[in-house]
Amino acid sequence: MGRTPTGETRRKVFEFVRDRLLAGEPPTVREVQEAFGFRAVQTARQHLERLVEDGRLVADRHKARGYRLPGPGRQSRTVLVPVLGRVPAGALEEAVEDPDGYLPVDARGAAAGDLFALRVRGESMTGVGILPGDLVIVRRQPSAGNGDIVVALVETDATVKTFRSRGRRVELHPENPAFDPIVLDAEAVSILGKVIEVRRILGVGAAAGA
Amino acid sequence: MGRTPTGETRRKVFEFVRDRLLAGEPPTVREVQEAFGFRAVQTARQHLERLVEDGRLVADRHKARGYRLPGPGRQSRTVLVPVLGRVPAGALEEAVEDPDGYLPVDARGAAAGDLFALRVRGESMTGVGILPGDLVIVRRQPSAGNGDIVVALVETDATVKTFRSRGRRVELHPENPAFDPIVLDAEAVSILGKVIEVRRILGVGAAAGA
DNA sequence: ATTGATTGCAGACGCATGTATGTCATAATC
DNA sequence: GATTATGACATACATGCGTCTGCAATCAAT
Repeated sequence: MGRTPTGETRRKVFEFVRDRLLAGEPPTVREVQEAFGFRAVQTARQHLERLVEDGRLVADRHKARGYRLPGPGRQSRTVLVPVLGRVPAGALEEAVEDPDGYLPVDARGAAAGDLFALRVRGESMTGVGILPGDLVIVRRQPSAGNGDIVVALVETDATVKTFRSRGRRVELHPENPAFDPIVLDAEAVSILGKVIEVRRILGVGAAAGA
Repeated sequence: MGRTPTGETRRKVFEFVRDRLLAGEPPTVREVQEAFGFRAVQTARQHLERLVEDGRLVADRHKARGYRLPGPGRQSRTVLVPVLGRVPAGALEEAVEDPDGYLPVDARGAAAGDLFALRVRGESMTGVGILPGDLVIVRRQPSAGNGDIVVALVETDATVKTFRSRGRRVELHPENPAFDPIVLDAEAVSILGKVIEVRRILGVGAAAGA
C-alpha cells in the first residue's frame, strides 16, 4: 500500500509502545503490527528498530516483549505501596497484609517492603501543607533526624509530627499553633518511619468530558 | 532434591512475580525458574499455576510473559506522567516530548496522554496546602467547573489557581490573601487542565524524576 | 505399609515471537 | 528523469517460551 507522511507513523508507534510500557504491558512486534494494521510483521519491526537507533527505545535482544524505554537515568523504579487503614499498636506487619489499596510510588532506592502509606487525620500539620485526608508515604526506620516529619506511635495511634531530639527526650511538634508539642522520654516513643512524600487526591467528582 | 516447607516457596514466588509486574517487566516462567534455582521449568510453572488457582495471579494463556496481577479492582492502572519543565505558551505537545522526568500516577480512568505534571512556582496557593516546589498532576481539559483548581495559561506562563466563572468573565483566584485574583474575559483564558493531585517530595535530594 | 497431597525433576512438543532477506511503491532531492 | 531514502509487504527461519506427560522424593494422615 501507499505510505504515510515521513516520520508520522513512527511517532505514533513510539507513543503506542511507550503507553504500553508505562501500563506495564510490553507489546510484541506483532501486537504493534496489528495495532497499526500493518500487513507485515517486518513493517512494525522496522519502526521499532529505527526507534532504537534514535535512542527512543532500547531492545532486549531476542527476548519476548523485549522493548523498553531508555534508562537507567529516567528508569525510576516504581513500586506499589500499601495504604494502611489503621496501625493498631505496633502490628505494622499485619496491617500491611490487608491494605486499603495501593499507591504507585517511585521507590528512589528504598526497598519495596520498607514503604507504606497512611491517611492523615487531624489538622495538626496544616502549617506545612499537610491537610486532613492527605496521604503520607512513609519509609520505615526506627529513628529520625531533627526536623524530619515522622510517623510515630503515641498511645495506640499513629500520628504525623515533626521530630526533634532534645537531650534524652523527644519532642513531637505539630505544625499548627492550635496544638501543643508532645514531649516524651526517648524510649517511650516508637518511630514507625519518616515521611518521604505527601499526596492529595483532588475532586474525582466530575470525571470531565467522556 | 528435597523440598522446602509448605507454602513457603510459593509465597516468595508470588512476591517475585508481583515485584516484576509492578516494575513493568513481566517475567517468563523460565525466569522464575532461574530466579529460584529450580532445575525444571515445570516447578516454576506449578507454583505459578497454583497462584492462579488461588486467585493471587491471573494468566493470559499461551502468551509470552502472560502472568498478571488480578484486577481490575485492586489493579489500579499506573501510568508514568511526564513532568514538564516549562510550558511555553500553548506548546504543550512539544513540552511533553522532553520532560524533566516521570511520575508514577494512578490514572483512574484518564487516558495516559491526557495527564502531565508541573512544578509549582510561587506561594499563591499556600492556603490550600499547595506550596512552592510541589508537583501538581494535571488532567488536560479545555474548561473547568467552579472551585476546580486549574492550570491556566496567563501571558506566557502556566499558573495554578482556583477557577471561578462569573458571567462572561473568568476569575482565577489565588489561595493566599497576599495575592489578588486575576479577572479575564472568558475567551482570553486558556485552561490547560484541572489539577487532580498534589505531591510533595520530602527529604533526600529534592530532585524528583530523572 | 498404604494412601494422598505437595514439591521437585526431566524431557519433549508446538505455537508465539524476534529476526533475516528480498521485493516493490512512493516521496524527496537534484 | 534519475537517484536515493523511506515506508510497506511477503515469506521464511530460529528460538523463546507456555504447556504437556510422566516420574521421584518428602511429609502427613490412616
